[in-house]
Amino acid sequence: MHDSSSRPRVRFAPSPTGSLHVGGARTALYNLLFARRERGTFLLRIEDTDVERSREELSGQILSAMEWLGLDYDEGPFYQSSRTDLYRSAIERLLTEGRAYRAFETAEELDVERKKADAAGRPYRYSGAGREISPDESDRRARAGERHVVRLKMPAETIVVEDLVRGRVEFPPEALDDFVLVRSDGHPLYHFCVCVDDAEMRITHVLRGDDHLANTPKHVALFGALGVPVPAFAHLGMILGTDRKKLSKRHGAAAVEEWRDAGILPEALVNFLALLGWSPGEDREILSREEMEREFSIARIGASPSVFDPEKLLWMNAQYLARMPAEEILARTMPWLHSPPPRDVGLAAIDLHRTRARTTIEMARALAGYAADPAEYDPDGMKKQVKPETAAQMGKLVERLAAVSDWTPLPLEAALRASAEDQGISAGKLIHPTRLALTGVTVGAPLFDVVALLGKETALRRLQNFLARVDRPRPQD
RNA sequence: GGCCCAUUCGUCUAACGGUUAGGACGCAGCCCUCUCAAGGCUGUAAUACGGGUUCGAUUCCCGUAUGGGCUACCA
Repeated sequence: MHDSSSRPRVRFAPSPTGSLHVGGARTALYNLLFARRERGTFLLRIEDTDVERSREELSGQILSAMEWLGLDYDEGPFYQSSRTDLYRSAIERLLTEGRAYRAFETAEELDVERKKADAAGRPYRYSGAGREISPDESDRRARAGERHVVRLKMPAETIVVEDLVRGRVEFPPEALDDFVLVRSDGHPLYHFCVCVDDAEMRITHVLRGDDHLANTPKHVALFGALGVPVPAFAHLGMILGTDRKKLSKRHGAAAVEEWRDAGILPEALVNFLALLGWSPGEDREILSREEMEREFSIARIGASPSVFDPEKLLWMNAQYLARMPAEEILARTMPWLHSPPPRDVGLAAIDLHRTRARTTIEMARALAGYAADPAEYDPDGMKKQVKPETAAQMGKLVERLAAVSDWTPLPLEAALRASAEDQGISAGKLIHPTRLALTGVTVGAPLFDVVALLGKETALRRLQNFLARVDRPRPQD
């Protein structure tokens, strides 16, 4: 067991095979929260031992996604690809201590064995032939250049994993094989590197996806062979798509970057992910990073998998937009604005639309309406709001508005209502067409706030353009 | 196939032997209202199934079912 007097050391260890999966992001987040809560250390390690699959630029994507989410680490990033000396000396030690052994079967031979076992309907296991080769002969054949892998000598006893989330899990020896540590081309394999690194980095707690639970007895055996303490484990339930299958690209947005590009705020995504498998225990849902760091505990992590619900993420994002300072929202909306409105207009518009936009993209669309006149009018709105008499009624309204000097919501509303009364029509008969004229659509922020914010010149221009468009019936004068 | 894990409203979850099984998203209705939102209120909807243990099981144990993971010279 780990030394309980020292601070915990945890790590996030993604393989750089693409973008950062939301499941990975959640794993990283839980590690980080645990480290902060326990005043420990969080490190990042890139598992790029798979030479065929890993790529430099792919780890860059993970790094930038983590930075965007605010998942900052205390140590790293460490790259396994640059730690090969460590693995080499570890394997030599295991070999000389008799904890591991060389096996000289070819991949093809093993494949035949596996197929035979499959056909006979019995589980495949490595024959263990390599265990019978004497160390002298093994060394001799290796020196002679004979191709071989290195396998771990698994203990012939039940391996117990004490999981902080799942409790005690036992793996009978029949289920465990002498798995390969080093390939015949000399490349160390994943399970081996993980344990060597976790040992060398003095990792005390391993929080990772549930898909690794079945691998854990291998790791426990390896830590034993390495002669180092076994870290504590906490396996997190998978994140699933709405079809209850492991979340993947197939489901739409499975990557952090895709949510960023969809106008989701990192704070909201972090909050949402934190609650996917963990709960503070109260009925609170909107939690700041500080609160999470203060209250996180492994004991409150659930064991079952969870479905990623985009609807709820959107709701949560809206909650953040409703609370965030306008300056902040403006800064985050800017990337989506081709021609932003003046800053003061933008800030005021944000307060008008913050409860009407669920993403920064939607917010950008709203702000764009203040920078450019509507390019078109909603056809359904035209049909519904524009009657034969509308143009004449609107014409009178425009005359009245043109006379308003204090261009603020209250006087504007008074002017419109007075015009409606003069004409003997309901205010709605003017309000709805006016909104359509100013914004192009029939829904949106309270009309008089919009009119005021647009400014007299812009508002009147848009109204005139609209009048020109609705085939104003010629007055008989 | 073998081994392992999981199972509370459609979804995220709370209840760590005793609750009218709570909250949130979604959905529906009402209120507010110039529209749309937001907000408020109300409603909708769950302990997979079968056995035990217990005075009492969502909770503990065993089966079954369903879903998932692992079973590579991938990670």
